[in-house]
Amino acid sequence: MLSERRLQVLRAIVQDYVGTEEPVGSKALTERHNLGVSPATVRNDMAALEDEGYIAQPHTSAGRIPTDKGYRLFVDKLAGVKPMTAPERRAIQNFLEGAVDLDDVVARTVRLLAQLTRQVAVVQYPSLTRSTVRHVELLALAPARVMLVLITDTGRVEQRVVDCPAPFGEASLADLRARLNSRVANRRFADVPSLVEDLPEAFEHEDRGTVSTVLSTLLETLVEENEERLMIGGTANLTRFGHDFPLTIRPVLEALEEQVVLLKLLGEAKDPGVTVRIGHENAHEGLNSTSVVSVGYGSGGEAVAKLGVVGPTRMDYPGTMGAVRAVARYVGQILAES
Amino acid sequence: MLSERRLQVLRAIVQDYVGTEEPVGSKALTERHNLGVSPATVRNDMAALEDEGYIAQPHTSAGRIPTDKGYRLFVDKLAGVKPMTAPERRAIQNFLEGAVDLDDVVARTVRLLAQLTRQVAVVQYPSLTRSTVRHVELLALAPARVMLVLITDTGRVEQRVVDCPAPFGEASLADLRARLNSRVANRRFADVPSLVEDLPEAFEHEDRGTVSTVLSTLLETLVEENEERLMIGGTANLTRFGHDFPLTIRPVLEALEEQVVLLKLLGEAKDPGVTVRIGHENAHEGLNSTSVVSVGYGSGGEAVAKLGVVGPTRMDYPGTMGAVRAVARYVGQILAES
DNA sequence: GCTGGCACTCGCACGCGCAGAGTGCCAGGC
DNA sequence: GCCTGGCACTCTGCGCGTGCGAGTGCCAGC
Repeated sequence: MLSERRLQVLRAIVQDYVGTEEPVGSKALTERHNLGVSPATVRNDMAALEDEGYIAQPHTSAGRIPTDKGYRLFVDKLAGVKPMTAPERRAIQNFLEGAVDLDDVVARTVRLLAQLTRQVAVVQYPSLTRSTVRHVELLALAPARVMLVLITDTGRVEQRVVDCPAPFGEASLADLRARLNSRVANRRFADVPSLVEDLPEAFEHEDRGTVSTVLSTLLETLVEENEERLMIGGTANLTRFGHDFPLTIRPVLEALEEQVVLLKLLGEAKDPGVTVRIGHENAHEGLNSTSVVSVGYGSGGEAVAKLGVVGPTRMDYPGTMGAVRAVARYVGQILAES
Repeated sequence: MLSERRLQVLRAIVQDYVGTEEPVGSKALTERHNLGVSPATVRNDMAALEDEGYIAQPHTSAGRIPTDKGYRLFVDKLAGVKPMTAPERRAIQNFLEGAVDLDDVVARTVRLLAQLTRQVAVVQYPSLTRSTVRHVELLALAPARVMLVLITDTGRVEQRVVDCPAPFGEASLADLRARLNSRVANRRFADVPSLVEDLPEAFEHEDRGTVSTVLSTLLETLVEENEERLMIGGTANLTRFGHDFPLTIRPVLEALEEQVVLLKLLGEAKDPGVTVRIGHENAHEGLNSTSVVSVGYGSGGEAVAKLGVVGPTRMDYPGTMGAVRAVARYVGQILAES
């Protein structure tokens, strides 16, 4: 077990290293933080911290830098989340309130996160899974061709064209539309399947095939759209990454283009609060020298999607976590209002 | 006027420089291209080319590199467009044919372009301006709240919520829906305004305000959506840019995040064929060391949107132009089929 | 107008030495 | 027992000078 002072030393190392981007030595530490002990003592502590794997030195006779394990301890035990100041919060709110539609909300959120954290921001579109159905619309495109439009409470619209097994009259269509909406409007996606199960039975025999087809398309749409979209921004911030550019930045850019990778990345965060994955904790190898700070957000109390930022492991964790949390909170509010 | 041989020398310089990424000297030139003259002669030609501003030397006693003006001459006079080989064309076609919807077409196009050219690809979504209306749907969300859904022939869906000045009955809504669709279905966006102009007159006085409001929202949607969306990809290719990373890459990444800038960039290209903008020819200053190769594409004969790539001025112009042209052609085909 | 030759100019890579920062360890003190 | 000051040691980074080689410009000759 590490003594209180050694934890303080680790905290100081992380803070200084994040600030200066340079390995930090014992002397500098005692000067910048009044630890109340001499450099020599700090050196002993550092040696212990190094033995435990919390810090490392790039070369002999250089200062120490935190390891992934060191950052982990820092995040878990040594640092809180730095809350946004009141003016910052107001600015966030104002900026997000100007949004005109869902795309705009997401776009603004990305910009905001990127600016606040000066890192790469990733925002997932609100998921359909936990949302509710606002309205289902059916349009006859042709006698045996129906367009299905699904509108969700988060303002998302999905449409599908359905080829029917048999011609379907305008009256039947209106009937189906009415019945469908009375059953599923304002219900959760997850509940829809059981709610419409017996619907075909209410129709004439000749229409049942079509009704079933339409329903199964609807259910497909509900599920398929878990294949989420997302938006990223602030990639220019990658240029502040480090000195050893090409090698560091390239795999990150590649990873960012793989939507699948990103979705997995965000999806992995299961915590209700802000989740931090540091360096090698990220499964994707291109992101081994980055940390991901993510959190769920949602219109009600529940999370419907995730958002977060990707930055160097050497990042300001308290500040980043604060920004991410605040943005998520306000996006949730905006979504709830609209 | 430059002699034939001097043009050849310029061409050789461009080709070698693109290949090696290093300033090219007179001796190397005579060895790699059989120009039939001695290095000394080439030196004289190079001096002349430099006087004219086609090439420059980074430092005294280094080889020459082409200037923007040199590339311009090369593109205009000295190089053709290198056509794709048959297998390449087949691969393009196959890859694009797998797309399931519009988003997928655009996404695949971006990937393809990025891979083929090994540069950053930018693809604009097919514009609404030249598209036609497939269907307009109106849904009552509340007594005085209507959702307007616009479906286009390119498979795009746009929706808007309209707050009505007065409650609007279900019957009136159905009436409006029917009248609207009979007038605008399968018509071009550009024609819509004049087609619906007198629609309010067909309604009861109390409903006219609402009808007008709905119509003006529709018209807004048609216009506003010229504020196009676009997709970019292959940013990881920026890492192959040059040796002097941070400074080169950063403004480019920043420019790529400004959709407005990109749209302008693509929009500037008026030619029916492939357009090339080299270095400082780009209005946006962050792109002063890049070239943009773009072309319009469309489902019919007409261009409905643009696509292109952004890369270093030192790029393989003939190959890039060939790839861009080919991809545009096949995307057009795919859109026409669907 | 082309060519070979020649002197000249630089940039770059290499090697060297120095200064500075940082460490580990040890003996002494509270 | 823990902290401290001191000391010797080890590296890295930087500045400097040097030599090499590529490339040029110019000139005289064919």
